[in-house]
Amino acid sequence: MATLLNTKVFDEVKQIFTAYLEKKNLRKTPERFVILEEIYSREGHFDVESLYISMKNKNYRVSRATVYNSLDILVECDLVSKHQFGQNLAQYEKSYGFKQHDHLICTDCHKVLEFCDPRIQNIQNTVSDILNFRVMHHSLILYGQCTNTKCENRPKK
Amino acid sequence: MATLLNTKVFDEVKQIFTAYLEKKNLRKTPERFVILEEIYSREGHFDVESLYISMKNKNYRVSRATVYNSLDILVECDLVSKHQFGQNLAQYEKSYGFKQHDHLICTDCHKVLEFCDPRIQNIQNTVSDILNFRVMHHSLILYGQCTNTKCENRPKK
DNA sequence: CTCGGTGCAAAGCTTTTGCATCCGC
DNA sequence: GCGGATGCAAAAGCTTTGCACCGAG
Repeated sequence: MATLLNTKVFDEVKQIFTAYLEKKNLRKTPERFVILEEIYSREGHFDVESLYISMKNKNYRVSRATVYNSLDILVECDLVSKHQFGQNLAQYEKSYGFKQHDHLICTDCHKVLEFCDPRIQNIQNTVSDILNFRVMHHSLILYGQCTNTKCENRPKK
Repeated sequence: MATLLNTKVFDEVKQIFTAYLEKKNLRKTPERFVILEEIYSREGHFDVESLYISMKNKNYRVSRATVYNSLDILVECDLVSKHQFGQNLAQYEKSYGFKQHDHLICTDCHKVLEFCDPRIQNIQNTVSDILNFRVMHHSLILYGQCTNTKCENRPKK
């Protein structure tokens, strides 16, 4: 069931990517599709290095440069989203077929949670109107502390 | 008038900083106060390098390491806020006595505008309640395109 | 007098770039 | 075959670290 859904999602994603590459006159190289596949088989956030390493472990012959290049394109066509969660390490995430969401980061244990709130859309609309902007997307990150038992390492430092 | 206000703000800021340093048993070094002063005499966003350079130009003897160190402390005690606007270059901004605001970035000309919307507070409250989090602060960035004449360099790349 | 803080330079890490080679079109 | 894309390694850019010295408490 989950596998079926994922396959369906992935087929759609491949089509979208193919169409985008054609529209932009970019080449449909095998590397680009392998990277797309690897990303959509992952759960949650990841950084460039871990993506690169896991492809190396599967004996794909890719370079970091190509991973960066492909990620840029995938972000451009909205199949992947890029986040800057504080530290200087970009985090990525597949974004097609998954509910849009924002992030909540625990400043103690650095865990990242997700949440959805439709009211952000209202804010975007208001700002678009008042400031004469065409808002395409947003990044909302809430920083705080877990108040439940999940967060063990509270007073670490 | 503006000068008076700034002096008043700066006096308060110095007191807060002093109290924080004492509370945390950190030393009240001249470097830390000079850096605080330089930050509060600036308008808008800045990065570490430009802060460092302008202090060098004033013939202060500071090192980048000290600038980074002091900024960390100032962020901790909420006198300065740190932003990661996409690129891997942290941007800072004084934050005491100025209205809290969020940012709007033009993806074409990379201009950064500011806006306020009280509804973000509601979202923070809801998330705090539902997810059992104590939200301390947030970062909301809207990405889009100017639709007015201000943005000249639209189809640059 | 102690030991936290500083300046300086080197090291670390992520990302970008240069170049020869490869291969999609 | 042309020119974009790749792999590799070197370079670049921001930030952190190591160490000897300085100076706040």
